[in-house]
Amino acid sequence: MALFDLLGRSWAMGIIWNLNEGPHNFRELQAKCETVSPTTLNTRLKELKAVHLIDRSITGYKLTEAGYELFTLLKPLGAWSQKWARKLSD
Amino acid sequence: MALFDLLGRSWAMGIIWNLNEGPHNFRELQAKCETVSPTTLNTRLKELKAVHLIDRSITGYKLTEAGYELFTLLKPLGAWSQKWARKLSD
DNA sequence: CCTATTGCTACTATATTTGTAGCAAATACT
DNA sequence: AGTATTTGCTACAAATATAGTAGCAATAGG
Repeated sequence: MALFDLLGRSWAMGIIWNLNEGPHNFRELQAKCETVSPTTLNTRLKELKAVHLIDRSITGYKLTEAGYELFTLLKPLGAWSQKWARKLSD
Repeated sequence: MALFDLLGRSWAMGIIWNLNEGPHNFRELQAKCETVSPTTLNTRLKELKAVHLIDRSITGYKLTEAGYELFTLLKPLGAWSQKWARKLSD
């Protein structure tokens, strides 16, 4: 359940989700995660790096292989949430 | 991404995970989520109820059909996290 | 009745996140 | 080389979220 603890922090899943599109540098990520503060973004990036879900290359922050695996598990949640959002608006 | 915002709050995923085992009342849930405060637990339960992921019957809080669907999507994360935890301890 | 259990609320203390500003290093431009 | 721009981040205060403890009102059981 340590995973849920990690992902259950603000922007953790958002960062992984956005990095799937490809490497992004700090300010790009900040723009993608519209309301994230630089403080939190930096904290979260450190945490995700520490457990090797992301790393940093010359092109910016990007998912590791493990990070990408995790993304593929998160992806269905994104799809499901759209169906769910439609149901909610009844 | 509203889903990630909701699940990215403390104990949201933990509650869904635990409710999968069957209905639980307030104090049972509190015991399962060892370090959750009653304040947070109650807040989270209200939020999950508001979006119809859980509801409350005579037997206690339980997953709705949508809540159960979501659990089935979360389940692979639990399995994957064990593999991941082993890799980390190298 | 009396007692125990249950679902919370109240309250304070601590931790997390935001929002804004800006600095130091790297890069691009002239 | 010298200047301007971009980039990654840190500092700090204010706002928000969470924890931790206590206990109360309502229900259930004996």
